[in-house]
Amino acid sequence: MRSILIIDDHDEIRENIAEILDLAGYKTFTAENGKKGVEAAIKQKPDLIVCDVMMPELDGYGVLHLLKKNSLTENIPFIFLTAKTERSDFRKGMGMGADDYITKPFEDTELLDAIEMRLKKYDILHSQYPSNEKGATEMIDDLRKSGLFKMEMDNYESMEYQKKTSLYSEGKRPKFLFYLKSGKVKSFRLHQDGKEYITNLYSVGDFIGYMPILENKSYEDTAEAIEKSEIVIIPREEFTDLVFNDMTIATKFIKLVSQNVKEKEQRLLELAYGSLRKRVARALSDIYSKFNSSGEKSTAIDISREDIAQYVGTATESLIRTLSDFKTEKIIEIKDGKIHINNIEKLTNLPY
Amino acid sequence: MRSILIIDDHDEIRENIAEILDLAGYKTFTAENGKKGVEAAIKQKPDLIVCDVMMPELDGYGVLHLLKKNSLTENIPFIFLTAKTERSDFRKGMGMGADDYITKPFEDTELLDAIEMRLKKYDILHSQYPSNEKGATEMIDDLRKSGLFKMEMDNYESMEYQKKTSLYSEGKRPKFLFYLKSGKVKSFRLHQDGKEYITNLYSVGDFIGYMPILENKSYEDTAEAIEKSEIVIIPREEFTDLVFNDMTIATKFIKLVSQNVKEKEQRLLELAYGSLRKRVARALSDIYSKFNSSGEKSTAIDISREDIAQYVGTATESLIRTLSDFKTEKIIEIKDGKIHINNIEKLTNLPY
DNA sequence: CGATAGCTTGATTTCGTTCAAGAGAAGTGG
DNA sequence: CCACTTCTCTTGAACGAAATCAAGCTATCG
Repeated sequence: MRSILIIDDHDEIRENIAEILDLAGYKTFTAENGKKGVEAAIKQKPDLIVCDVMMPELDGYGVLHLLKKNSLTENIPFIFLTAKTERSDFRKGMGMGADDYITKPFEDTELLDAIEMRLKKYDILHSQYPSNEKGATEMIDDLRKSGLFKMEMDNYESMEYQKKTSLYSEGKRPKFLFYLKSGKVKSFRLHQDGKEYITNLYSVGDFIGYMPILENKSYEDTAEAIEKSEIVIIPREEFTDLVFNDMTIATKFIKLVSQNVKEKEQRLLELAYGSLRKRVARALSDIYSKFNSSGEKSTAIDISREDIAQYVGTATESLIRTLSDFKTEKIIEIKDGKIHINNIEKLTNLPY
Repeated sequence: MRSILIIDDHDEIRENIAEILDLAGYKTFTAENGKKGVEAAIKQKPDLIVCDVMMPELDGYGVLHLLKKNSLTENIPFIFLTAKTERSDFRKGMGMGADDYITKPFEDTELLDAIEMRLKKYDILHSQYPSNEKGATEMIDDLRKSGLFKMEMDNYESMEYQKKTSLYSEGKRPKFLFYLKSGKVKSFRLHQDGKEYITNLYSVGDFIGYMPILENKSYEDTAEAIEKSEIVIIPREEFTDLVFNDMTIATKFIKLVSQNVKEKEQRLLELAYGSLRKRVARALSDIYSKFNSSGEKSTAIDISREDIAQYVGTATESLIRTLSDFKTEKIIEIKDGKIHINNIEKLTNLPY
């Protein structure tokens, strides 16, 4: 059961709101002034706070300010109640991190709708997403399912991409966001002499190509199907409208992209000083976790040696030699050319 | 002279606003309905648009929607005028990308202030910042100077860091944003065997350590002064308050961090397949442009061979050998141990 | 003035690339 | 369906680039 804290100095209004929310199935706490409100928020850690702006002593802004300072309460959705909507008031409140503004007098449904929407959004945005490429994908996916994201996959064209056909290529301007319904896709950068370095691998459920859309720049890499894939094509505006109009989502994206920087820095470190053995080992576990995420029966890695080599950043022959070594060391097995991992721990904790 | 487009169906109000703005020194265009307003916006490309919400036929939302679709007009600051401030109205407007909301009746100064603020912000946020680390820095710096950024350097402690003292280290939680007043700083990641890989170099005027603050994660790298430096320490909240409360700034950061990903991917590509010669050449020009940005007389690169090597991702001896090669090829010169670049083009366009 | 850290060159070794070639596997077309 | 090409995978041998080890040199600092 969700709990809601109501802060208002008018007894009548406070009790009235509490009653409405009780009826709606929420657990309610009340506080009759700002100071007590802050204390209650810290103590009870409610799922949402409704707070009046105009209060003696510590007003609504003060309450919001204090709550945002405290890491325990900074993320609790916060809805302001205000009598007359003065423009500067509301802007101040939103600027300080309030999530919504409700003008008195208000309809019950108006309040309930606002609360429900905020709670829903909070759930989506505060569930932890893993730090890899999947993170963005899962988040967008959740948003989409929730209905907050207007994108409806079914409204868009779904295309079949044959193996080795490209979704987009370097230098082109991004017009679409891609959603991978089935298959596998790689994105890579080209070196002068024609060698490819694979920067990202995508599997079912991944969104592809959101970075250059966010940046509003041309593609600097090329994406290509590595097996027959079904891909949904979404106009870029649908995506940018969402990200650039909602602070919580934008915030989430800042974090996701920052994590991407870290991941790339880590890869740089390993490429600079790590032995080929280690890099191959890491690549195998990376690829494995990317492509066999959910509990699929098969433990096989099903992409070409060349692609693995290009993900590691080495020659195909060198990769194969390392694979042979791993095979004789019983860390992996090869059946029908497909790689099966026997011992993940051994793979990730190679002594040299 | 800045031009402003006023869209309102009430002749009196429209003319009145135009008059005020004319007096304030703006060039004004007017349109008496939404359709004409959109046409005028595309044709005149004003610096800002003031638009009434309630209009027959095409209302304010429609105008905003159309303008956001068009790449010519999508970035023009947009201020809504509205009679009664209905909560849902305003939220809808802000959600669609309006920059401000003004409630009728309003004071002249209120309108003028809002316009001035938006134009100022627009200037800062739409000037192009280079894609490297400097980009973030310059932006924050501009914001700070403008007064939109509350941070005032003078209010904060300024500390002296001796050579080789660290600002922060891996695993710690970020509490501050650092601003480099003088000196040079490097940030690096540690490899198992103790080798360092330098991920970023910072010089005068750079902000350091904003990424983990944005992410709200611990540091995964270590920052250390490479010469005596003066550094201003800014509490993290000052920074997060700014970024997470203003969509335009948040947007800017998404772009900046995305660019960082690209930069790192590029470095990965080179590290994977580029020859040592090329990597050293690029490192030299990178370091040169980072540390000798403004028209300083000296063309010398003044950091240790070891640090350069760690930026390239190679052994110090190997770096030095490559430097010797460049020296005999007359691409660089070495005086008193300091490296001087003779020929930047030759350095960046090495045949092999 | 000695000591220590940073810079440079030489010799040796190691790891990974490249070239070469064969064995399978998988398309392709008559 | 079979002979054909073509692509992928694999192993061998030779080569080469960069790391490592070693040692001398130079500048800097107490």
